[in-house]
Amino acid sequence: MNQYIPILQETQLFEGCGKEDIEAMLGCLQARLRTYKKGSFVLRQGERLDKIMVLAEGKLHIQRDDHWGNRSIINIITPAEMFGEAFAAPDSGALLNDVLAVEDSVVFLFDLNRIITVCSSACRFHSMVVQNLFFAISEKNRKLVQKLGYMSERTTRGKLIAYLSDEAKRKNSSAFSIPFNRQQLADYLSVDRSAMSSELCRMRDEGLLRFDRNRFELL
Amino acid sequence: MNQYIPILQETQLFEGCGKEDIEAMLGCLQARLRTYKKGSFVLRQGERLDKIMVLAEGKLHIQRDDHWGNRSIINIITPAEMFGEAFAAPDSGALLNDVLAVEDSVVFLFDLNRIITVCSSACRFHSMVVQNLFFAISEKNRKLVQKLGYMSERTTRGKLIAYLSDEAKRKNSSAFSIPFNRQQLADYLSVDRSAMSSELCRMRDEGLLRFDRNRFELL
DNA sequence: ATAAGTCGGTTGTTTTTACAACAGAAACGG
DNA sequence: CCGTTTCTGTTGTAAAAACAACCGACTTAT
Repeated sequence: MNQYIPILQETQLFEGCGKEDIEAMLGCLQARLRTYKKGSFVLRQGERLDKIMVLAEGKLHIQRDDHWGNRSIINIITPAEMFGEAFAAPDSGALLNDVLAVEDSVVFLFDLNRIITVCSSACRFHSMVVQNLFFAISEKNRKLVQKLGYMSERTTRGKLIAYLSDEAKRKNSSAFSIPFNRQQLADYLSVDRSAMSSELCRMRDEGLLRFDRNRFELL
Repeated sequence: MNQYIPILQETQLFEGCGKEDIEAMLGCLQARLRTYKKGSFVLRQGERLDKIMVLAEGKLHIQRDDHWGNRSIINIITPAEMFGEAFAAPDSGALLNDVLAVEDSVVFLFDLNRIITVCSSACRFHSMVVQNLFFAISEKNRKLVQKLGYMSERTTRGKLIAYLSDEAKRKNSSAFSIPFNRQQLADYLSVDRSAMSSELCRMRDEGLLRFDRNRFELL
């Protein structure tokens, strides 16, 4: 287990903790390690979960099958990423997606109750882990709310305006760069790239904004 | 402040706590009470926050203005609802939305650090509040992820299939009721009601599903 | 230097959606 | 029971988006 401590140091959950502290906490948090062969399921739709999971090695797909069997990939998990944290709470209900190992993989399991029930002062960093967990899920929450705000606009233009307005607010300037190229932005907003590209140019022609590559200016 | 303890009992944050326990914790959590006149802002876009807020009385609108001044209402807060929790973490950045009191309102403010830094065993229920906070934000997270899953489908049919498939999974049956009427479902999925209605009927005619009012069966 | 690949913009066609307007069925209140 | 309101489905039209295909500018590797 100790061989993966450097990986754990890179996770949000153990941010700010030293190697020795993590090593000490592993026992206190009742960490478990599981290995999965390529092609096997880490979690199945319908299961219940009370663990927070961290990928130590390998690669996972979070994927969903609809009622008629059509599959789509929701997310790709790479080492040091945490998953399952939103479903570990007691009344979370059953999982709605599968988690599949697409490479031979190794996963850490942390018991949620062990984490949020702070133990005696034996491990100094335990309360930091609680905070890290809260911050991580809170950050995820913010990102989800923002994206949902953009996606709930009906038109491509509406989505672009919502997204670009937020970026301008975040950067506190009407001129700013975005971390996406066109295809990535289109994927993020769930629209067609070429349609989005046309819409951007139409907005430019109407004098709403200027842009060059990934640099934008709202007018 | 004590007059609002019954309201706090109804909140997710203090679920499972008795009146006396809440009263005891108010001091330990450094709770503050603020009043806002109708029409005044509780929070402004661009501000930073380190408090978790609970509406004790009145009504709030969470609203956004885009770069060109178009306003839209994101959410309506009613008494006993918590808000701001996702932005209270240290590196959350500035708020992107305004929170406006649309009635004379009273708001509880709880210092986040006071909550997640568990104090001495003086208040027995403090750790329960930490857990409640985690469960609340984790539940919100699940709901957001699910909705985002539906909304990221490009077509109305795709959104319906994603939503209805999840409901069937949750109810563990291909026949189930949904908690929405047509207009509410359309609003939830961010599509036009009549277009959605037509699409549902088309899917029915293709033999994908059956429905009657808010009762559905996937085939 | 050239060939291959990436990126962003453009165009035309087809599909899908929004919108508006209406009609029948069900629910409700007096 | 009747009139009113709410809910749902239907239709036609206009608007918007998806899709596919292509182009030129630029980058990168050999």
